[in-house]
Amino acid sequence: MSAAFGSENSRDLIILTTIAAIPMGQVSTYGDIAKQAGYPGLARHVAKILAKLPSSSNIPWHRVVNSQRRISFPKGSPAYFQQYKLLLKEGIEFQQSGLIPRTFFLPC
DNA sequence: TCTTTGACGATTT
DNA sequence: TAAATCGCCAAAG
Repeated sequence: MSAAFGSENSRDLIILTTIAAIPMGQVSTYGDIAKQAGYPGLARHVAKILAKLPSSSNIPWHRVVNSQRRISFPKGSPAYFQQYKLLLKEGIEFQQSGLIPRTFFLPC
């Protein structure tokens, strides 16, 4: 069951649930997800969970960017473009340097 | 135990 | 604004 999400412990599942709650067309950050899930300071762990996330999951991983409002993959990499396209498809715009406008953030 | 590793974050230059 | 630096913390070997 939980294996379908690539995680086993409850903490990871809570974090994944938090990510799943990000509304369509909006984005959040690794740090905010960790904080909202009840694990402040574990931004890097959020990244690790997403890294081992199987493609079969329906977790909106692409709605998670870094605190600088940028996609956390090297610009030009396949992964970068994949996330870029998914976000564009949801109506999210990018500025020239790959920056995402504050309009699309849901932090408190 | 110690060291390395990350789809990170905040601060400083 | 961009790049370098340091801090952070759990997982894996």
